[in-house]
Amino acid sequence: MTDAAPAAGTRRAQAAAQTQAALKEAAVRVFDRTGYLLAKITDITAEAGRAAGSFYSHFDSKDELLEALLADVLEAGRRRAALPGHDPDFSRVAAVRWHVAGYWDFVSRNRPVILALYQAAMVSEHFARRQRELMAPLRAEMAGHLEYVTAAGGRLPADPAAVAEAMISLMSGYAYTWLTGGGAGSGPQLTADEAVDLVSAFIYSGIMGQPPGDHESADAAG
Amino acid sequence: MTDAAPAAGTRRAQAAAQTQAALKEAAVRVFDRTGYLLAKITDITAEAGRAAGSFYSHFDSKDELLEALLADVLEAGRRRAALPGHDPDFSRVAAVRWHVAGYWDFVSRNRPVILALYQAAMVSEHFARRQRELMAPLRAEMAGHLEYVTAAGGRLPADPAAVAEAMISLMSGYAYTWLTGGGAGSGPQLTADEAVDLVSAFIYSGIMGQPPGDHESADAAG
DNA sequence: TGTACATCAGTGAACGCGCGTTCACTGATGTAC
DNA sequence: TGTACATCAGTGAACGCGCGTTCACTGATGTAC
Repeated sequence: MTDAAPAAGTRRAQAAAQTQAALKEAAVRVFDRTGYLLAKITDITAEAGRAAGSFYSHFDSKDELLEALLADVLEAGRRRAALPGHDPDFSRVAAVRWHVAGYWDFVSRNRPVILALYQAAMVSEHFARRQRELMAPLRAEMAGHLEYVTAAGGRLPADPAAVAEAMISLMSGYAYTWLTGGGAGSGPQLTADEAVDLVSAFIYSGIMGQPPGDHESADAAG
Repeated sequence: MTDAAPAAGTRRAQAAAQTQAALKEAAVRVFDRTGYLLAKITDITAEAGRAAGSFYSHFDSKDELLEALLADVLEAGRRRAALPGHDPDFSRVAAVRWHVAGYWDFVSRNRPVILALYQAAMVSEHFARRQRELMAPLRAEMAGHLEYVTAAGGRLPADPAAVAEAMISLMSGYAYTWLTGGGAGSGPQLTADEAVDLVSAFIYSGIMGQPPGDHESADAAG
């Protein structure tokens, strides 16, 4: 590579990489504590134990930093998602639950960045788009899996695209409530597993018109 | 009333009230256009056709203004809610739909203030609490109505409080997506009625384990 | 291996922009007599 | 009804705080010979 920068691997380059990593990690901690919108550049540099000016050797702005964190998070997410062949048959609860659990795992694991993105999206059209792009693959995948539902005799409450969007909104909406803990005045905090169960049950019943594990024996109510 | 202010009803008092109303209305328009967090005080006074300093004769801060708008919105909401004796039997789709529709009507009617509150809640613990307080009565009411579900033989996917919170999160999450239009890259925009139908179907199936209008004839899937 | 010079990561004080907030002022409205 | 004074809603220029951003500087690291 004919790189303009000094040969990568030099102590200088190492030091720079280290500082950049320190700034990112500090930012995650500050975002987690203060929220993205209220976080000051100097909060981040202070948390990283660096001088204020140092920030601009690595990022053009707070937004660029968030962009970098997003890239990391997506990269990690892509690596995990590439693992197992999964069950696309949404007429089975387990298949639905697997997808919900995957999403839940992703947002739990990356809580501060996900919440930062929520905040940024409120204020910036760019990040609103980014947020949509983030969910687009999952939405498309789930919309596709809904074919199995109609094939199995289930009746969707609306067309697949709209249902997929509703499913995503449900997950996201509840995930946000769950991630932020709700504070006092909200219901009891569920565990991740319970939350995933609950969301899966809602979604599954919503799309199948059947409660989980009740494929044949249903006709209880009057 | 022994009021310290000049006798209410004087031209002065009228003028002041008029200006205050103009500022509120301008704020709603500005919030709708710019969002709450990015709205500047001078944006609001300019939109209202007043001088910047005028703002502080009526409100201590942007937050106080939002508080006032919230009070108006809640007052109007309370007047509407007081109207009809309603059906609390959540084992009936219509009863669920009635509640969802009421919520949908409320947020549609007060879109700019509701979205402003969403934004403010991201940044201020005070407004986060306010937002929860706003939903608390509905959550409690819905949690109560869930008794009819178990009484009718329906099986809730979790305890009533948790289910009620999930229902609220679902509604709020999807309402937010719907209110903000989603922009390009989201699914087709549904009408309010379609959205209410969709949400009601999800919720109803989720709590009853039965699709709407399918109380007896269910056992389709395999 | 050693010397002289260049480069660059990191520093932190200082700058300056944006915007909330103040305040002396104006003219109209209200009050006292 | 009329006059003199007080009050107050509204004005808009000016102030000042907070914070993002810059930049001259330092000392360590890299390079050339």
